[in-house]
Amino acid sequence: MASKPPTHLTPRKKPRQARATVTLNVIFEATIQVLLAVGPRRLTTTRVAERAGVSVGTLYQYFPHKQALFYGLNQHYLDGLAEKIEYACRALHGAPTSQMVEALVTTYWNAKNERADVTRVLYRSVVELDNEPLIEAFACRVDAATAAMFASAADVAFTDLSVINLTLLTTIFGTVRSAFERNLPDAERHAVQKQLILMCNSYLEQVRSTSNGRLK
Amino acid sequence: MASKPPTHLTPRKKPRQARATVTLNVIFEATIQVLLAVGPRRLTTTRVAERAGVSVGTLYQYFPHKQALFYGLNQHYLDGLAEKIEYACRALHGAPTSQMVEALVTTYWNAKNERADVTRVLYRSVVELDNEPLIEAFACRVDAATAAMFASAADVAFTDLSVINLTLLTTIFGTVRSAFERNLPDAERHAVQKQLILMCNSYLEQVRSTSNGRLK
Amino acid sequence: MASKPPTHLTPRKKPRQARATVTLNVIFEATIQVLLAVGPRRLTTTRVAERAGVSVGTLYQYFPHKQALFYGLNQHYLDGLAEKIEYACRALHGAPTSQMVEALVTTYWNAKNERADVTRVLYRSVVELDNEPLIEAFACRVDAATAAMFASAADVAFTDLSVINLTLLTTIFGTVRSAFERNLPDAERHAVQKQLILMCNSYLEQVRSTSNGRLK
Amino acid sequence: MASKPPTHLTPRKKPRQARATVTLNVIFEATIQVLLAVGPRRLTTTRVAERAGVSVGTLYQYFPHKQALFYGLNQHYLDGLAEKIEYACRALHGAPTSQMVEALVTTYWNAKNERADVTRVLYRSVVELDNEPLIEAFACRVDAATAAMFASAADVAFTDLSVINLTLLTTIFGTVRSAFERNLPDAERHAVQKQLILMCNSYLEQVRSTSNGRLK
DNA sequence: AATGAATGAGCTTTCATTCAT
DNA sequence: CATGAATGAAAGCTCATTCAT
Repeated sequence: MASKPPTHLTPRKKPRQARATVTLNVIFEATIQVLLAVGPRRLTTTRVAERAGVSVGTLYQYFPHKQALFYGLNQHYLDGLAEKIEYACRALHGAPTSQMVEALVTTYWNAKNERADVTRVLYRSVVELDNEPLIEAFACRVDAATAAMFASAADVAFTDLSVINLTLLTTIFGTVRSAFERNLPDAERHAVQKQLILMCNSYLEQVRSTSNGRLK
Repeated sequence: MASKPPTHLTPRKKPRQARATVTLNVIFEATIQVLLAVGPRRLTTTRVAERAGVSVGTLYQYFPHKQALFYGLNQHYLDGLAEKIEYACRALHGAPTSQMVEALVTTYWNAKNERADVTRVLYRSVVELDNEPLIEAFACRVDAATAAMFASAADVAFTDLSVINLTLLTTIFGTVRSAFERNLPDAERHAVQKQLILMCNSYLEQVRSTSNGRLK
Repeated sequence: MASKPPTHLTPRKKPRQARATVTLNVIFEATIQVLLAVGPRRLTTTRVAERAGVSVGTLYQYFPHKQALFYGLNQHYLDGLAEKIEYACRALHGAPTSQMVEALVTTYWNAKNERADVTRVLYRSVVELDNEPLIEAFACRVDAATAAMFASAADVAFTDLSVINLTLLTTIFGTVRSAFERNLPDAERHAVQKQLILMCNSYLEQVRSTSNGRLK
Repeated sequence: MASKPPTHLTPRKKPRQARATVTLNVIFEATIQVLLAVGPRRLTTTRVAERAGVSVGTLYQYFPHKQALFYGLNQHYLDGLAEKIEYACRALHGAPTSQMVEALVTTYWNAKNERADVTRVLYRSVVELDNEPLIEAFACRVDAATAAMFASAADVAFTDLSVINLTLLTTIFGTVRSAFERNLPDAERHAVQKQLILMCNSYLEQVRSTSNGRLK
């Protein structure tokens, strides 16, 4: 299963005109609605087009194949998510690490929680495409943002920032996903969210008290 | 112990005879091979049957649908995994928590790592079916095992074991999944594994030093 | 007038455009040809589509199932037949009963005889579907037409028209069917046709001479 | 659709032993039950065997293919029916024609009515096989019986017995079939039955009063 | 003989994609 | 450019029939 070259998976035309952008968003929203309504297996391009109020032909004007549609949707979604994280990171520049961790977890968790059903449905639609490059790009972007943030921490200077950063991100992303996929009840989801912050903080505390970080 | 899936998702006949069990395993293995070779989207029942060296008809004698095949495969896989974890938990009975955490993470990680490609492919095959009940059953089983283990810890008595247990499991399962799905290079994967243990332990340390647990 | 079949057994799209109507007729004709060529058991949607010179996909655009195809064909056929009968009935309005009977039998018999092989094949295609509602609708339509005709008879006023009408129709339809299904040689078929007219007429004569009808 | 040579359609072994005959009847009954339960389209040999309490293998010992099963069933059924008619005909030897007609219609109608659902189901199962030879054989047998009966009539000597006989049989068989297939309510079915007798009798009366028959 | 698991040709149906209008 | 009817490859699934046990 070789990945198709990403060029094939990008919208055919740059949304230079407002009209195109609107249509694009309508299609994305329709895709999500169909995903929610009938699941990824029974999603058909015709159904999406219908829901979007355009013809299949038009859909194919924007996306050369079904995969491109999924790819575009994920990209759209991940771009928005990455932006939120970057924004949060910039806002926390120079803050103490504990605030950073809390903000990071909260931002990510809230973004996912905003439309929890969409989150779940997107997690599952992933199979339909080879989205590793997408995930990787997202990861890199976030990685850079959080690394920069942690490097600016007021209270600690990390000796091995990259490992710590990777660990935190892997843990946070993974935990959130697990919590959503298991469809934990609200109360438990909240509890886990709080504990996750606690856990990350105690981890950083521990790291600081050993050779991997030192007080500034 | 075992999950209670909708009857139509269970193998049609109980493998009473050795022959049937063998065939079942052959089919499972073939499914994984096809999954690895062509991905979930292009997996067809015919292809699986071919690879397994049986006829489609036979495949359908064991699984009434394609979905049942996926369901069965996941069940098979999760049953094996749960068993390993239960075994590890029993072995750690009465040990100090730090050993428990280390054993838990290592067991889980190794189980996944043994056949990393299979792990990845199964994570992705999920789209094809509604496996929430399966996941739930697995989670319950593991939850019970680890809760019992932590309750027996030599060094700490937890006041709010259930939340702590849930947090640990969600974190560990999620982190491992993230690490595998992102296909991290071996070195980084190892590093994260080590850090995860560290993180969990510092979390428990922290918990113990506050109101949620006390030294025995 | 038209039967009210379960929606799922009706052509998917109303033939609004001439093109669609043409295609529909082509498909019906192809179905009959296939029925004649290989029989109902070996009729496949693919074969019908091939014979019709369209793709299977197109066939399924007009008929959501194989059953709907049979249903549609029967409806088409029965509609045509009913029309002919209604026409004949109107033409005989006010005539003497003996002419009515003769016209009714002849019309029906000729309609069936026009394409005797098609008649036979349609009688047999019935197994494939639950066409009782279709038959019922046809029967009602014809019943109304003949009842109106007989009520207008110049020579007799029937006291119990509904029973007599039902008897005549049941007899005529049944006899014709029997004659076709047994594939009687032409000479015998003709003889039976003539005798059937005789029989119906002597029946009406008898009815008139007893309490069920009186001379006008 | 050429008919298979009848030899292929006859039970493989003559039921010389009581056991075999019993099994045969069990299979026939099971076939009818399945026909009633799921219809001809979803009748499978496996289902019939299951219902009959034997294995498919055994079923195939008695009938070399599915068609042979249907063929056998119809033969069995028609044999019984023919016997009843023959018996009635012999009993009416030398009686007046009006009694003959009444007995003939009543016997046939009652035989069909005894298990009306079975009658209906058999009428419809016909499509599954090329049973013209069967029907023909049945027709000949009955034809002979009724012809002999009518020839012995106390009151009339027919000049053209064969046409009259054919007409009567075609009419009676056809009318009964029509009445059953349209699933007429009991009251109407009865009424038609009575009228049919009346009709046949007035037909014979008419025939006698013209050149085709003369008073003895 | 009886059994019933195994077979695989063949069926119905779907749906991504095209292209004449 | 938009449309949506037409396409047909390919999928899931069935079931008559065989044959080793």
